[in-house]
Amino acid sequence: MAAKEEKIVAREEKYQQILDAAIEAFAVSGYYQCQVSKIARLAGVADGTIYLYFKSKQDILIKLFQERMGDFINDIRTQLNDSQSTRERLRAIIWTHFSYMEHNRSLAIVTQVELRQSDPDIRSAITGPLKEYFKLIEGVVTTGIECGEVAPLDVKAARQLIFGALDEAVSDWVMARTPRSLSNSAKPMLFLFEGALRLK
Amino acid sequence: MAAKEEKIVAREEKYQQILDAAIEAFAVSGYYQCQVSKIARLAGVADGTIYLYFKSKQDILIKLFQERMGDFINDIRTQLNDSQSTRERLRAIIWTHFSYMEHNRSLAIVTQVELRQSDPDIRSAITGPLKEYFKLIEGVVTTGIECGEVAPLDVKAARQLIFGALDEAVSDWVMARTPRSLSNSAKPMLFLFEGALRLK
Amino acid sequence: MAAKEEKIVAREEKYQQILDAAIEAFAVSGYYQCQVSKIARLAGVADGTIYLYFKSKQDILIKLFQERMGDFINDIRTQLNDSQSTRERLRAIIWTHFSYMEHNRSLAIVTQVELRQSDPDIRSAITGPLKEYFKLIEGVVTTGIECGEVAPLDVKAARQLIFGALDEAVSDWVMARTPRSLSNSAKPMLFLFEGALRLK
Amino acid sequence: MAAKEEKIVAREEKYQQILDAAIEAFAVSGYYQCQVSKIARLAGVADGTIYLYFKSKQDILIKLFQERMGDFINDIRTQLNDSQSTRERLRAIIWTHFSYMEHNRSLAIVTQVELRQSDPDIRSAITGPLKEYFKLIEGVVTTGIECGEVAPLDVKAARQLIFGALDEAVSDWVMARTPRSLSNSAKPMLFLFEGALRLK
DNA sequence: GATGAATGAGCGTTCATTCAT
DNA sequence: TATGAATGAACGCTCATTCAT
Repeated sequence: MAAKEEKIVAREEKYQQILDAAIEAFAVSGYYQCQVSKIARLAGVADGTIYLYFKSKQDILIKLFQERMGDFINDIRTQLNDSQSTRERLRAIIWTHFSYMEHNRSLAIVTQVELRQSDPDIRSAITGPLKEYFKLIEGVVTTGIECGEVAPLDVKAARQLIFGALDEAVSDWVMARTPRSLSNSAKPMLFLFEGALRLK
Repeated sequence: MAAKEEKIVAREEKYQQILDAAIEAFAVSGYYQCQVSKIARLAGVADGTIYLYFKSKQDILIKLFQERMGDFINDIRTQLNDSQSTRERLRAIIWTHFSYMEHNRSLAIVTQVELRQSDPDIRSAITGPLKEYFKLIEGVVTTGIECGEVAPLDVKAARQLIFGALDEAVSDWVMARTPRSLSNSAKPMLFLFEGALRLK
Repeated sequence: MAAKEEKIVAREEKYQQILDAAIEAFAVSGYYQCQVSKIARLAGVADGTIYLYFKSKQDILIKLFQERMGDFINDIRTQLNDSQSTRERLRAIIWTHFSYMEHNRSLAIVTQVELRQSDPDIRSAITGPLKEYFKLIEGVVTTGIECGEVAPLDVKAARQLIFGALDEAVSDWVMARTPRSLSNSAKPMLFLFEGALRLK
Repeated sequence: MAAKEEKIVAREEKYQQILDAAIEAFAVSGYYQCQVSKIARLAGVADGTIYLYFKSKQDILIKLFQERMGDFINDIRTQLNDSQSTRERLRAIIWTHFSYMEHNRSLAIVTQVELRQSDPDIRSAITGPLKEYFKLIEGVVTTGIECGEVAPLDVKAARQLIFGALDEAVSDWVMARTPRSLSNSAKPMLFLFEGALRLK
């Protein structure tokens, strides 16, 4: 029994190991340019081993988004639950978004580059976690309006502004040769958001 | 001489024809999924002909950004020159951005999907026109601060917010199955920008 | 116009060239063991060229049977039309079967080896021409019975006997290291068929 | 000692178990299309276990022919020994051939499909048992001629006719979606053989 | 200049076989 | 002996690019 449990643990470990390797590889070359054999080499396994854990190359990308974006969104959700005011919630979103990406630079790169895939199968797999994030942001704005902390305004536009700004900041940081810390951008970003939402 | 000129015009026409075909093709399948032969078919030329006008498939993508983004930025610049206040300038940016993309949906799709390529050659070619746009936006903010119309704030963050929000709105519109008009988003977006910049 | 016609001729030529190469290659290694690149090498074309003429490796095998078995059956049919008695018809079948296979040894090998494929797609493609051949043989027997030249007997069994015997003779000849002429077997085979059918 | 014997019995049992599984698996998918893991699953053992009993996948096919064709030929031989006349011997061959294949449909399928492999190693392994069967048939014919029961004729051709006809009948039966009983074909086949050999 | 048939490098995936447990 | 996870060679097929016409 203990042995079986160990095996499952070992399996999970190798699964994550391949996923990590895939993130690195995709970050460097992009999804289409990256060969499966490169992921395998990075993960320290044989090419064939990949297919014991994933259905296909595409499946790796999809699982990658589902798992890691899922983690990210859970982080955000946890932080939001601990926040009492709209200002605190905005700060939580900005801060978690930036620090998560900062600590997962390769994932951030993959996110920036592959988030907008034209391939329908990939897109629909990505859409799920992303929409959840959108809902969280829109929830913060809506709640803010209901509490009177936020001026009545177009919630969808506000969400586009918040996510777009954060995403663009990450994009800038990712593309920069010698990136300064992302976290430094948190304060000025919060200042802008407060203004945009007319936060009281 | 007239004959030669005609030839050059004909050449330019076919060049644009291929570029248009490429935009459509890339919009449908994405850069990597789209075969050169598909572009050729759409353009009504033979596969080989493409290579009389472009060095490579990658070159098509690069030229596409340089040419069409160039047009786009010129549009913006023209509109900005006719604007007297920061509010008008913001409105000009929003409106031109949205209406340009709305009238060039396929280009918008390509922009959203392929703008963030990991391939270094492509990236650096894209970066050029994009940076110019960034400078225009930052110029508007800086001027606004100097005139006292805009509160003193982090200009880079403001640019990230403005471009990111516009980009995200276009992204939403592009990905939507049955997109409502982008232009409708202009007003609420302006309202948010005004607040973010504490526009007087 | 003449140029276009030439092109079609050239295309047809290369098509047959690849088919011939495939027959040789399949005969040597068998369908599954034979790589597409081997066919290409034998045909003197690049691997990719194969796919300008055939949908897939499987398509080559299918087309091979349809074309060459089609030729074979047409040969048989022509010979049968020129025959006046059941004895002459039997002789025509035996002689044409043997001489065709003798002159197309590699095709004969492929026929022996791949005729009985388990793959359903391949099987159904093969079944067509083969069933036609069966019908021809059964027609000869039935006509013979109707004319009173052949004793009343189970037509299907007779066809199994005739085709089976011919096929087995070819099989023997194909597998033999130093095969004697197949045609030499024609006369004793005819003698056996005459007895089996109680030919008058 | 008893324990050791039991082990050997157990070993033999598992060996046959794998062989039976291989027959089923090969019959369904054909040799090349069938994965070793499928045989293992059918046999209820692990993939690796197969290699404790067989050198390779090819070895399974070879052993399969040697063992099961050996059984088959022993059956024939026994039946022939109990027969007194050529007619009885022919009947014994037909009946044993048909009933053996009818009771071992999967083996029959494998025989029909894989009997004629182009791979030299496989071929030479198959040739052994097959040649023995050929000799038995030729022995019956030769004896018949010597007894004056059979007309003087080409013994090899007669063997090709007899084996070819039986093989083709089995082939027809095997390929049929809803096969009628093979045994029903025995009588008409005997009638044809009697005529072919001018049996008195 | 224009064509499109031909090229062949490149890659995702499979599966027979091995070997540490 | 038995396992089954891991291996990696092998191969069918694609498609950007070339070049003879």
